[in-house]
Amino acid sequence: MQMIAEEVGVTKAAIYHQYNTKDEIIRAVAEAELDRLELVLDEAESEGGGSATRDAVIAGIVDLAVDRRREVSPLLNDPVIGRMYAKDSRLLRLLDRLSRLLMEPGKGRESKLATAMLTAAISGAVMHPLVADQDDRALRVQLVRLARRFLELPT
Amino acid sequence: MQMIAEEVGVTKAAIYHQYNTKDEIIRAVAEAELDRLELVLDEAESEGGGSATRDAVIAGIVDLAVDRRREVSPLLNDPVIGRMYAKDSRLLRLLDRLSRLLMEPGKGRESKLATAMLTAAISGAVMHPLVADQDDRALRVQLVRLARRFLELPT
DNA sequence: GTCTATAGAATGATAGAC
DNA sequence: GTCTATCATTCTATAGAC
Repeated sequence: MQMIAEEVGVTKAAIYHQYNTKDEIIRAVAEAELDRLELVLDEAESEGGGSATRDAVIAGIVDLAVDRRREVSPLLNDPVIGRMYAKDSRLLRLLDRLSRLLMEPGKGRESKLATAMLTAAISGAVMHPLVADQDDRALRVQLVRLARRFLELPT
Repeated sequence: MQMIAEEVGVTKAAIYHQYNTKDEIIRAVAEAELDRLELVLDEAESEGGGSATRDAVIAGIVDLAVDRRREVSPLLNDPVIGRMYAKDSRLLRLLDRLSRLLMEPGKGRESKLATAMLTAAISGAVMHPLVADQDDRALRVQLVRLARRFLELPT
């Protein structure tokens, strides 16, 4: 709370005028990120299905991850947030939708793990020590290429 | 510290008799995990190179991740630990070695990102909400399969 | 809507007895 | 090697003035 207040340039009490608890702030941040993910899925779906939709999903989540390069990992991997959202129905629904847009229909149990691996790969790679020296643009291009390879799509 | 003490079944003061600071404990835990990773790389290298070595690396890091299913993510993604180890020479050396054992020699800049994605994919997938319902054994088998697919290796 | 001041609990860490 | 007791600091959160 102290760090947030200093970042905003006010005191903690001012922050507590806008949000009742610390958890409420965490939730608001997380929901805003889920909004962005939902927007990516919406726009991809409006491509009309097939390979255009899948391409849009891949490009969209790579953009999202690179854009939030410094923030994804804490957000996705913080144990407190993790417990808060482990069974969150909105998150699970979005991930399920993501999985269906990315994967061939029919192979159910394998596609869930593949989606988990791909999203973990993208979100984890962007702030990986091995990649710290690469700029955003190069990272985006390479991530899309390797993501497509993982999904066995033509490049 | 309170949680550690309770887990161990002693008071905080007893813990502070074994370790001087909280950071020292974090380092000890992290180093123990790096020891395990180093052991995997050592054993893989003793396979004599080539595909046997690469197979051993893949199996080894998958085993490690599944075995530490509940702990990997906090360990790899905690911002405090991250800052502590972002430029740690031992970690970077181990990751570099891992990268060389996994990837075809020759394509340098791409192989680093691929290693980053693969390690992130494995460590992130094991505690991904989409995978929470899978047991350790099934998860191991599938992870090895998809990891090999990502590396474009025969199954 | 922001501040000062403060309550009440928890934190990392230490002193000293057994 | 573990305990009780404690210190100084920080934490989340609230009360009340402006």
